[in-house]
Amino acid sequence: MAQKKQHCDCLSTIKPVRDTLDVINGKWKLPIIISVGVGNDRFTDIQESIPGITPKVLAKELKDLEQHKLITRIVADEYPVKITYKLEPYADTLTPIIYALKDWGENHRKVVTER
Amino acid sequence: MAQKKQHCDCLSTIKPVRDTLDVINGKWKLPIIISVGVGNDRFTDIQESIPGITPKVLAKELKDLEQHKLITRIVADEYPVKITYKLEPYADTLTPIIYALKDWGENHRKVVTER
DNA sequence: GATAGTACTTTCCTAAAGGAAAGTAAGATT
DNA sequence: AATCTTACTTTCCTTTAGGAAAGTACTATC
Repeated sequence: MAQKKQHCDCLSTIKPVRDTLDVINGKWKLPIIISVGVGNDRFTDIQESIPGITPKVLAKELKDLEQHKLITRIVADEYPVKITYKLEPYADTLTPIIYALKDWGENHRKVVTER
Repeated sequence: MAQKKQHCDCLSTIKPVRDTLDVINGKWKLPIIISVGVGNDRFTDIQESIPGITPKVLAKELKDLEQHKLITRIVADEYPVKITYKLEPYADTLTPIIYALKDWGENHRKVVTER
């Protein structure tokens, strides 16, 4: 019988990780969720709280996040019409991810400056 | 005094999160770390363990991960020359992130199929 | 009537990511 | 001598992400 070394299976981890990445992928989605979560609910406030984001990108990402049921766009029927963004409760399930990324980033900065 | 509503500050969270994303961004880096972490140490094994990855992309991502000191490329001075990839101990610090992403992805799959 | 603020959209462009297919260099095997 | 295996590289191409700048529609305020 020919010796045939096989690769180790890791699909049970890779698949769900990829599913998550498909949702929160990119440079801006998590920063937007963080900003809205902390209380920024107006377009301009969100924009100003995230350095470097342009209105075009923000508008596009907000639409993506709406489609994934992570954020709601609320149009208040007042004068003047007021548009606010809120996190869906489902977005709170991202908290462990956000903290894991935050902690790692803080530590990584130390590691890199000491290298 | 004019009423000037200001956006809420969330840079202390956004900045480290972005630092982390700069390192592990993209579709392939975490899957590669997972695969190598589980024992796949040869190029071909890693490639076969990650569905859809092409050799070009794998080669490029492995170089990126080497630069970030997350993976080492080891050339064994044997005949035939054998090249293996190993996780650096530093890559273990990514474990909480990987589990957070895995857990969320598993739950999200349930949520989406029930919707 | 002019200016300012809010929440975007539009246009145009560049860079990076990703993929398909084939090629290659070196040694090993038949 | 021919084929196989390993670890890639090369070429070519498409898609996606991202950014700069200006514009717009509406309302409010001076």
